[in-house]
Amino acid sequence: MGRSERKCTRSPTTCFEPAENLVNRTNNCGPVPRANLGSMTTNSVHPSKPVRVRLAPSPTGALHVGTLRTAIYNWVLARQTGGQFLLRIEDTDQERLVPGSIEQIQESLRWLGLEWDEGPGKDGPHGPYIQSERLQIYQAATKRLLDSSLAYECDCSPERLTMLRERQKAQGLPPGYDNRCRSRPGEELRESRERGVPIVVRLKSPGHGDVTFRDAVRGDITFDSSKIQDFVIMKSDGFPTYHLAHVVDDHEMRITHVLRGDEWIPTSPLHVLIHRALGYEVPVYVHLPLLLGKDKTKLSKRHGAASALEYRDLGYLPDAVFNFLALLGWSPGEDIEIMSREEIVRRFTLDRVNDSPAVFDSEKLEWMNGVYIRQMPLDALTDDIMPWLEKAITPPWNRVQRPIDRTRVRALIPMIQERLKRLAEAPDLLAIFFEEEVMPDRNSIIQKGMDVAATTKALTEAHALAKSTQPFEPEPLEIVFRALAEQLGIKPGQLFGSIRVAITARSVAPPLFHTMSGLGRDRVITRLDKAIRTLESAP
RNA sequence: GGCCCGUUCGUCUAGUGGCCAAGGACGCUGCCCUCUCAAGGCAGAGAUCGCGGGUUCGAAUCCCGCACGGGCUACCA
Repeated sequence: MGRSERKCTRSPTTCFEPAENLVNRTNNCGPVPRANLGSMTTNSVHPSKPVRVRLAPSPTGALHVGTLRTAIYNWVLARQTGGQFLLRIEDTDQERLVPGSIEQIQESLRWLGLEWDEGPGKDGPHGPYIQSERLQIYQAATKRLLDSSLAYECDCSPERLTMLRERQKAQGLPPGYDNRCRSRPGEELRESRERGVPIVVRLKSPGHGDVTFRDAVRGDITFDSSKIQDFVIMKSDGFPTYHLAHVVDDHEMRITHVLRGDEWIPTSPLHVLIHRALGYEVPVYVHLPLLLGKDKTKLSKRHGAASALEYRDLGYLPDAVFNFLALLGWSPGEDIEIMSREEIVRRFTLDRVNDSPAVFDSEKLEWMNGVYIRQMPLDALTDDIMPWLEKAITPPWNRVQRPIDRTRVRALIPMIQERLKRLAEAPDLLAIFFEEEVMPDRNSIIQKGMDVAATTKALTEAHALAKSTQPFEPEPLEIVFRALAEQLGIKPGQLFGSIRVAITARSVAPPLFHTMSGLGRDRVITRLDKAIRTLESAP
């Protein structure tokens, strides 16, 4: 786990390029060890002061569960240290915008209970929090870079760039920009601009030396600057690239810790370069391991549900999803898994964030969701289940009068609570209590070791008892029906099984006598009656 | 191709040089409970700690090499 830097190249000492100050200032070969984690004191990478962290999704569609996990860690860190959690929308790619994304992102976060302290819909001192509304800020930063010759304009066409890359590839060279415009005279660019040729701005890469940055999860990571191209920071449409925009914003918004996915590690040195060029302090990076699907490739729609709201719509509880996601890439270091938000906030440390990718195991999520459902107080569960019933349209729900009788539902829920894994299953589990009529399969009514005659007799007796038993409650019912089984000389299971199928048309249901009282005497009698007639009719 | 990151039961993980012939959880199997299903209890199968070298009295833990997997290599983020 803890690793210090693994690569150290000496920085040349003489160079007068303007970009020189972008190279590591010191001969940065001294490893900075990542936390001495034995005791939680000294070197820990975990922040002790209030952090300012942010979630910076692009409005290109649904909020991915991976992003959701990043959001959780952000939120936890902010809550734990008394800092702030910001939401910032990174919409610098105008072509990929998907209408409604921002609302969906907000809804996802709210569903999980991750309120942001600053962001869209919640103004703060560093707004606006949508990048397309901050264009002047990026343009000003770009101008500063241009004025100090740390960046330059480039009018190379996409066609030329593509050709260049293809040629380099064909020659087995690493693809990259050839710095053609780095030293072009200003007049040429002016001329291009007048002709309406699209112009971008590129940052000058130092071209030599190392760039090192600190990652809270992996220790120091060093890159060889000579591999870094003069990359684009301002696009020809006047929008900044992600690289420029997020660096400027993170600085303007006083971000202390940048939590993001693993896939950003290779471009991190670019970000460090921009920080240096602009004279900003570099934040602490926290690169989180990827979330994978069952096939061990990056989790995506292909793997089934991948967006936050889909999990809500599948009937998962926010607390369970929060708990589950928090554990994907982090562990408290003890053998405990079920933890409240408060407990996670209390125990979370960056030191214990994993560095290897995790497979999203939906079976375990399902189990955990069941644990949370079982822990819920009756009224809270009822509140959560009611909307699912109200919106259910499959039979029998399409015929049940609205609003649905909450008192009745509340009385039935104890019967399904420990059988429920997801809220979405509630309508199906409760359906037997709302069906006006059931159509039990003739053969299913007849239990193992029984025949038509014996079953008919048993149900006829049961029918009589159902009429007479007072009160129609689980305990008295159980007493008389057990006695009936004995009197009939059959096993309780045989009797109960027949009755179960007769009154529910299912072989699986909550305990029989609870089911019966939940159904009510009238319905039980009617259904028993119908089952007997079914048995008597020709096979 | 180049650069980067990773590698402990099927999966999530514990492990920070001796307490590890590797612990917990999900899943799986069996048993118990039991009117079915769940829930619960108990038991079990399941990891030569990716491979090979080294350091050390001692390595899952430290070092080196390799293999494999993934990511990046855009005027996308």
